[in-house]
Amino acid sequence: MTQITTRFERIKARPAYELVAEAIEKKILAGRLKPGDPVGTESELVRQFGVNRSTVREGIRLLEQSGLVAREPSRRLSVAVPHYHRLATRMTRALILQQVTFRELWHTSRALEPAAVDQAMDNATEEDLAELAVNVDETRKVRRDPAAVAELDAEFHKLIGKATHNRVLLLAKEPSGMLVRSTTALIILSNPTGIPRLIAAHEHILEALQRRDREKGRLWVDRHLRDWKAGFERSGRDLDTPVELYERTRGE
Amino acid sequence: MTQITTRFERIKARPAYELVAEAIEKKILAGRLKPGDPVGTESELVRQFGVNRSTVREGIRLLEQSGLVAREPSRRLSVAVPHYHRLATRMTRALILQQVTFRELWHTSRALEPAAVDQAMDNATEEDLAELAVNVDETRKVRRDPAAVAELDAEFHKLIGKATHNRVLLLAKEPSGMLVRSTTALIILSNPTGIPRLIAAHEHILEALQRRDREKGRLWVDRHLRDWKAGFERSGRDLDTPVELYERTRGE
DNA sequence: ACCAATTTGTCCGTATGTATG
DNA sequence: TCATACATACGGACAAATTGG
Repeated sequence: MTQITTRFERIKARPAYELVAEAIEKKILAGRLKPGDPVGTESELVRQFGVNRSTVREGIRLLEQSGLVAREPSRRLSVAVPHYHRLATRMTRALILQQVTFRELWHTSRALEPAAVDQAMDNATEEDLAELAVNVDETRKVRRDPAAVAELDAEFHKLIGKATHNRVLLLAKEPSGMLVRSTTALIILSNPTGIPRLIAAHEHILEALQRRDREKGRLWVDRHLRDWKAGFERSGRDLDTPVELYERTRGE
Repeated sequence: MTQITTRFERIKARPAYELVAEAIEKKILAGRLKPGDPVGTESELVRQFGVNRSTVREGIRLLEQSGLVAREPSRRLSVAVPHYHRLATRMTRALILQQVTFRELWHTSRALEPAAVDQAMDNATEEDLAELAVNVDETRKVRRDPAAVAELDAEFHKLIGKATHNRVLLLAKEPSGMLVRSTTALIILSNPTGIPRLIAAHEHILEALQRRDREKGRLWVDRHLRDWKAGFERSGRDLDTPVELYERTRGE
């Protein structure tokens, strides 16, 4: 009996709000709506799609989340270029939920960080270097404040990423970067004695970039990463336990 | 006058539907709602948040898109683990919209692919190797069909990623992997003479993995990547033009 | 296999605050 | 300043699907 019914494919009646979202998305990806273009008012979309206002709104929410459309200050809806950070946040959450281990994070950083410094060797502008110099300076100043150091360390690595001027690499690095940030904070807070070595490494990496000294850069990124792993192990954690998310405690 | 008013921070009145989404999201990320758990019915959420059902529904759409919650076959809403592919698709779209260049993609692959093979050296199981062997075999069989080869090449690299058993690396690789797939398809279709070299490289990489021969693996990934770049250049394209999305023509 | 309750998807109308001209 | 347009939010309604007796 059931065998006969299975001769037909399951009919997937998709909700109207999904279809609305998909229709708009396709128009954007096909290039018929470019970043900055207005998507139209809700009432217009209601007329065009022939569905209710609520349905249109639900469809818009789907797109809004992926960053494909965004609200202008005027609240009008326009096509946007999805920003990395938003996407990376989603990915990082996925990784946390999957309970990825420090070991996985370690091996990935081992590939990405040296690659980033290497790319920055070629592409870093004077402005990039200046920003890094400011960051290193700041870090030196707050060296007694572990939380601040952790914060600035994360920024340092983010600036390196920016200095690569490679958007693909930047996006690949971002999710693991957010986990690295969490982990580094935990390491530094549980044992601040590694801070001088961290600062020294940043200094040397910056110097290497300034002199376009590829060898030196590679060497110090290597040391920096090894210190990071050693710090993690010294904090008594196991390499194969899931990485935790260190949330900065802020208001709200 | 305006100076006085600026003594207060801008009050950011966030829409209710965003707050709904955030509240649920936080509960999930805090671990108080685990994957598989029911989120509750819309009416329940209406009662708990004290907002209208439309508002709740809009909030749900936000979460739904990010993959944090999903509808079961019964249409009930439950907590889900965001799947890579979904997220990677979003990211890839972002990269396309940003018009990233082949050069950026190239330098990123240059870091990620060798790292993946290296990790696979340590972590590939017999099953992983068997899957790769099947893939290489298939590729040999369809060597006269460029489109099929491109398809199987993409699968080969995906299998390598799987064999690393490193979820962080896997996620980092995925977005660029999708762009690589597009580009490879274009290269192969415009000039199929490179196919034998591609197959040979796959064979050698597989062999290296089987023998856990790290050196050989590195060597052949290197050659494979260089061939890829050479193929791109030979196709007459410029390294600094934006990567195009090669859409497989399918129904709908 | 049938029925009653629940739930989702969709629609309608309306009120309110805000941005724009 | 005023009027208009728009996004946000609310209340109520109904059909179809699903669940649980």
